[in-house]
Amino acid sequence: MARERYNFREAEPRWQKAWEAAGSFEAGPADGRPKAYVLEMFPYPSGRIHMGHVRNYAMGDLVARYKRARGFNVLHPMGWDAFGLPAENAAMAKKIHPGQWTYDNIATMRGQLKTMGLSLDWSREIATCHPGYYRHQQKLFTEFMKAGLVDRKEAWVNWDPVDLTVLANEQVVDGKGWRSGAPVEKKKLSQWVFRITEFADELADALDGLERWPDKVRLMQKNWIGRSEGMRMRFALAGRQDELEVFTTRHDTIFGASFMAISPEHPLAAELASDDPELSGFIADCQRMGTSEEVIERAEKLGYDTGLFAIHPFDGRKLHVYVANFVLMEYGSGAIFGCPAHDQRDLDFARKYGLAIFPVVIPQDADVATFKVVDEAYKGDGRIGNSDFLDGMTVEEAKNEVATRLEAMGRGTRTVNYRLRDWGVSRQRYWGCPIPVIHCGDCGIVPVPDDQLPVELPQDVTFDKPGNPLDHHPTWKHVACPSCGGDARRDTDTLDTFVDSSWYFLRFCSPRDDAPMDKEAVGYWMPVDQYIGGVEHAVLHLLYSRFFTRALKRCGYVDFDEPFAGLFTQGMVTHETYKGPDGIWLEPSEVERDADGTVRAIAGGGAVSTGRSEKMSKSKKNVIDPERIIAEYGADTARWFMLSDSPPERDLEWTDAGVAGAHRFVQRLARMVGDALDDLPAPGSAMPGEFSEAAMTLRSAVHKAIDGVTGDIEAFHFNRSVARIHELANAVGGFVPADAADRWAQREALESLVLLVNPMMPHLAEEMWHVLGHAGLAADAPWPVADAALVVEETITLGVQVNGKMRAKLAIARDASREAVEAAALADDNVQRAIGELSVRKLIVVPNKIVNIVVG
RNA sequence: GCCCCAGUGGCGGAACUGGUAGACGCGGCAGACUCAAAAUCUGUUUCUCGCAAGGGAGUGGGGGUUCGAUUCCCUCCUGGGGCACCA
Repeated sequence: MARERYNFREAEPRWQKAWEAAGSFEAGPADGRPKAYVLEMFPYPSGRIHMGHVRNYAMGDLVARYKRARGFNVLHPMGWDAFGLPAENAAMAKKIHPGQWTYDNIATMRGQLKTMGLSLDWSREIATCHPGYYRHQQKLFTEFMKAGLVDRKEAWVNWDPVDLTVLANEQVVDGKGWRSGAPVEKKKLSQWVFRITEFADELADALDGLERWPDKVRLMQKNWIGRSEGMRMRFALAGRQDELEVFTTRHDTIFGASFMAISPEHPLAAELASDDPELSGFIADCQRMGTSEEVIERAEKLGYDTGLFAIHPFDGRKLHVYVANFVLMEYGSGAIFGCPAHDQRDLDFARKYGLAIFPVVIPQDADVATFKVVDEAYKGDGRIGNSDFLDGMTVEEAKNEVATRLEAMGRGTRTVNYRLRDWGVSRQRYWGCPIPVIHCGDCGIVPVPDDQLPVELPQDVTFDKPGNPLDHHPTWKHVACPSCGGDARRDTDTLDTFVDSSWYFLRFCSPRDDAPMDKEAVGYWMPVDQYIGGVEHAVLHLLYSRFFTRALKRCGYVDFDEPFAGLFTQGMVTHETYKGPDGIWLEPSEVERDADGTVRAIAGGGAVSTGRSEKMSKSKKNVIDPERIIAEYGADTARWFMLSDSPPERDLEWTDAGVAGAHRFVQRLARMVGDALDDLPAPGSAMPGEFSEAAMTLRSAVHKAIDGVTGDIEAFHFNRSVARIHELANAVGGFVPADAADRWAQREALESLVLLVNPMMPHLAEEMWHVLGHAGLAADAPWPVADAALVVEETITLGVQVNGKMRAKLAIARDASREAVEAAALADDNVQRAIGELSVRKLIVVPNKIVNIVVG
């Protein structure tokens, strides 16, 4: 009998209130259950939630609710990554305080998230811009200082000329600032760094143990850390007391050296430039050159002959020392020996300046006497030649020999070099965590003592001039030195916001504790069992958090190394893009599709060109507002669609048809339960002793679905879970009960369906659970268990191939004997026709899979 | 340039360690219900030859291993991502 349509507008808020009233999702203390810490990357409060958030939290909530149903004590918290530049930009544009802007946004977004019906423990909510959070971060900073993990470095930094702040290497994307997009300049500044390089080896090695991380992310981190084994060699300089140190991984090619090159930022270059105007002009030119891809691609190798000579350690040759634009100060020692025959850059340089090219690695099939390198450096393997005592050795043997000899001579050491740099954390910004340090003329650098924490941000700041408002503030920076009481000055820089997100997952374990974290709570909940977020954080946030955890371990706060045991990186939500006749981007709501598929603008009817589906972005106007979707279709529909169409790790294309389909399924499930209701036995009725064949078929479908969905959720194949639930719904929908036992099976099927759907569409599940006569919450119901006997089919369909071509399908008992299978296969008419006059050469039977008859 | 990943119907995608390619959804087509429409339900839907039974082709291209390849190997093409003057 027909029931009313399921009214999600009324039901969703009702169940949200029911969960809240029951405190269903507040994580309790350790009880007998195993724990599961499920976390999605916390959002930046930019203003409103977007579809990426919806996808992220739909997945996280699925995992959290599933784990709860499986009997885990679940921690599933939410917070706000609330410091950052957009708040200051808003302050400038709208004359509103960054704090005000941020807290307003948090209120809006919290409200939006609550309409999604997520199983979050809101009692643990934190915001990184709150002094109750950042005071602990300041404490940790001073602890890191004590532990020698913080350095103050005068260094060449990446300077964003638009945001007027320093950027970490990780924040320079293609030579441009990751936020402003402005070409990054080089600037020498004194700033605070975290000594992440001290952990480079460990951070790289431990990646192998992160088995539940995507290989891709592990590889990206590994490449980012960029370990390379080589040696540091010191060359004597003719006529000088000091030496020139270079880093190389190709010491086997030492006899191929024909010049030396140092970076324009090398101290020796600076020294020589002081009385050489031409050289200082050359250095200035180099620094003006950008670091973007295009510039580097086109840039010519340029050098300046300093007139100095380095002495070859083995044959005493004098090698010209150049200042060269392609040598990086930040890598190795900022100096190289040039071996043109075996390095393309060195070769380009040598050809430009007419320097000698000595091949010293000879390919297997080439002859030492005739092998020449002309346009292309030889980077392959071979035997060493033209190299005195190294002649005839392999590359590896030669490396060893050179290293051993140089070490004996005191001219070199074997070493490991990393691409990874220390993490510069000073930012010349207002809306961040103040660095708890005071500069005193007499005492030097003094950390702010614990009893003076937090160093709070002043409220009365102005944003009317460029640069750092904290520095402009009339009084804030002037303080008494905690050590001598004299006049001193606060550090006016704030911490990179990536520091805020490097430990928030620890704070969630004891969010209101007086200390940064409670060791017992952290010990119980950590590590995060399942972390979910976008790949864009593969190196930045995830690497910093791994470092931070190790640093905290050194300071005695935690006793583990890795914060995230399981990581899942979800794909983006994309949408088709539309461009109107005038070349202007149009919103999806501004276009319509004709019956024949052509797209035109609603206003004016002009032809619209459709672009490929891309990540939703305001600039391309291909954005769908989740709030509108939830209002129109409900949270369950939005969540179901997010999980349906694509594998979670891949991009998901948002389509109106897809959402409409998801919504139809919501209504169909509700209708199915309503229609069956009147004839069902009471909940918990005893299982009948016997079932009809139809009932057994249904029960088998039910238990296979339970088994399959469970496996798919565990493996993060949510789209397959969805497909299986559809299959089950089809089976239940097509079932017509004839007797009481059938109706028992029907209830079993409907209840299983509700419980399987519960982690994905929790409101609908609660509603149906209630309609089915249960007093408790579906959120508290245990996960259904598959009966193994019903999962396995008695009769299977076996394919029969003749010479690898499928010719017939046999219905046969599972685990039938080989003889029976062979006989049945050969008895088939189609098989006989395919064999024809030919004779059977071989008969392959793969039990329960396939039969292949080879004839000839 | 180096390193990864992906390529399957009209579309999104299934196919676990080599074993019945196309599950499930979207869209299409046909039908039922209806005065009609919407909604819903049923059937059908890789291409191709055939009335049918049945045959042929088919997982980006080419080659290989195998009784058997979407799956493994080589090679090329296309798309995406990461790194990049890293010595």
